[in-house]
Amino acid sequence: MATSSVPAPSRKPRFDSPEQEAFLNLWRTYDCLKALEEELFTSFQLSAQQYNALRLLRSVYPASLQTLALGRLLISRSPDTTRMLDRLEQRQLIIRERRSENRRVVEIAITQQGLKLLDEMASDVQAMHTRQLGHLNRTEQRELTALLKRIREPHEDASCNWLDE
Amino acid sequence: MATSSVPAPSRKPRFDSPEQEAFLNLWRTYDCLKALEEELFTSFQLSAQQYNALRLLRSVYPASLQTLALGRLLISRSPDTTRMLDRLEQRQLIIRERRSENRRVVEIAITQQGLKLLDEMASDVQAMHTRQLGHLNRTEQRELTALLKRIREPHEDASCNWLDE
DNA sequence: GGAAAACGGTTGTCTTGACAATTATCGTCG
DNA sequence: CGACGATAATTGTCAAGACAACCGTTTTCC
Repeated sequence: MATSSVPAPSRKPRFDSPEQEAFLNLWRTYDCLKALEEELFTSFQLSAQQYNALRLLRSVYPASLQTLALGRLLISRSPDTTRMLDRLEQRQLIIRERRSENRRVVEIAITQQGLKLLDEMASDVQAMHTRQLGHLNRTEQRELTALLKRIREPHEDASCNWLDE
Repeated sequence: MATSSVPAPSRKPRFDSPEQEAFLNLWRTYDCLKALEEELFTSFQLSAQQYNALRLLRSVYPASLQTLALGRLLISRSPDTTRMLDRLEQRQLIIRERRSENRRVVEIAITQQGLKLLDEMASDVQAMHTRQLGHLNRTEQRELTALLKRIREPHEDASCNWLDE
């Protein structure tokens, strides 16, 4: 297509800035690892978000979390917590209960069936994470986690307030 | 809530493994930075993928790319390249031309209007990337990029073959 | 006590992404 | 040549995400 009269093709500018390169690498890497994750989770007919919700609910079991509180704890902010929980409730992996003392709030708890599912998935999940990142040694893993936390630092107070527990 | 008769609440197991912690941190960080990106791109009525397509098309301008080739170059694999390009074509940011020697393939090229849009966005995009990652010094940025590439290494040959140009 | 604001969650709607099936064209080989 | 498979792209369909408007409930405060 390039003829001699048109401006010379701009060969391989690759990235506009080192920050862009870093970000696109981050995006690409996340996407890459996410593929492995989704492969596993869809075999259990769960989304990554749903698995995470169950994981969080297990961590407070036998207590419960309110809908919005759970939504805030999820890795990826999702404005659609309600419908995601609908699907989990249909499969009886969670139960919802409207509080009597404050009829606005709905408490979410994981069920025995939900805990059982997590147990069944446990070894596969661990194997998947090992495939994702097992080739990094402990030092590199710590380095990575530290860098990622440092990246989020100036953004945390915005919409990125993640309590990693 | 937790009473004394039920099994003790499993307090803060946080993560099941260091690999999971690293991955969830990666996910969270990506999500965090993506929010900044989307804020900017939606103000130009583009998705991040669309911007990336335009960026890639500019890098080969005035030559063109075939639909599937472009799809493979995109950061996030998208099975829906056609319809994404439909929207760009409607806004006359790209043109599509069916090859005469092989009427199966469709060549995609960025238009003057597309180039103009990228120019108009350039400084804002740079500012956004600086907000995202500008607080890392050059060493940390290189360290990050290296780590990310190392993470993708064993996966590249799978579905993650990304030519970063 | 009662209007108004704030809160917690749900629902509607529209746009994306995911996956499969289809169309159109080309290469190949009997 | 003509059937067959491979290739390139498009279309159909359905489930998820984004955003906003909308109840029902509680708090506030005059």
